[in-house]
Amino acid sequence: MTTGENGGAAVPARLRELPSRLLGQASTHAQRLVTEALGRADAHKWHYAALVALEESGPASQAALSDRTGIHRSDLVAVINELAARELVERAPDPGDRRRNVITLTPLGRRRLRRLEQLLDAAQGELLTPLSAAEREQLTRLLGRIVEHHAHGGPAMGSDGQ
Amino acid sequence: MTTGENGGAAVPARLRELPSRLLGQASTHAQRLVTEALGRADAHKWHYAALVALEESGPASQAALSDRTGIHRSDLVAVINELAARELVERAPDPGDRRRNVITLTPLGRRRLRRLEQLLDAAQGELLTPLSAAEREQLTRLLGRIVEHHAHGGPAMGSDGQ
DNA sequence: TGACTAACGTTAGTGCCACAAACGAAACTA
DNA sequence: TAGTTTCGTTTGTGGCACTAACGTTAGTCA
Repeated sequence: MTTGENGGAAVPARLRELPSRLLGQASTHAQRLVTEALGRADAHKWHYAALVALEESGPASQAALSDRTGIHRSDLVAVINELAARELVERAPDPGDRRRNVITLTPLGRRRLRRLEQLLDAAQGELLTPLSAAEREQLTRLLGRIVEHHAHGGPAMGSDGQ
Repeated sequence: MTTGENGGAAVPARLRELPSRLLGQASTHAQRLVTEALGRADAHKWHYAALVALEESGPASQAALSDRTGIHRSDLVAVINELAARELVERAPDPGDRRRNVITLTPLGRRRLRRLEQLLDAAQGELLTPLSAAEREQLTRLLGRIVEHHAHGGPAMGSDGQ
């Protein structure tokens, strides 16, 4: 074997069953899977979030996009830069409020979004392989309740990945 | 309100229900809670993992500890340093194999572990507040299956937190 | 016995991510 | 008009998972 002196891993049950630890490990695997999947298409998790928000709610300022995606203002700048460089999005000054930029989804961006959705769905499938459809939905609901509960107030609405 | 121009957050459902994203956000909250809780006692998530492994399986080499805790070899060095500085653990060369160090839990370390367990339990409780006992157990089982499934083979066994 | 291979602990460094701080410009507000 | 707030932006920080490399020590086996 590669490491220790005994047989299997022998991770203590107190560690194995610790919810926060399980969340961390599952999240690590999840982020790796989606990063790899989207990376093959030269995309990033945040790209998908921004494109989805734009398709869902139409053109928006960067501040509004930050709200809808959870991407931090200071990180969103680079994301829009990259999307604009790929012509998936257009950044134009807002004539009605010259502090703002209006970000608009291009037709190319919409087609791109379709592709990213496929890649992302595949990654979710791979992530949730060991779970049945009912279990997947249950997991999603349980996680959703936790996230929603802690989202109110805390400094973190997290620009977490996909 | 603090940001955008419309009412609530209005996060698209496609983002809100994405399992990998939910995992990431839940994990972020979880890590923050346990880091804060343990931080109040001048401790770190990894400290707990190492102490638990030592109590569970007795004295061990750093390599064995790395296996049992999931903490990377290169990070474990600093963890043992800190635990040894607090006299919660003793690091001694292994007479039978001079490449190895034998890490031993001290009585003080064992008492410390009791305290950290309390803090950690409280943090888990806070994290899982919106869930019933049955739901907590279900979440743990579902996450455990995912983690176990992806743990076999991948480069990541993750030195994830608690 | 000696050469090779592998495991050990350790150091240093990488890339990603969530986030804070501060700034000029523009817009509201009193 | 003065003061405050929002906007986009730049810069920096701390934590985490992980890789690479190195000297030391142990096994392997020609």
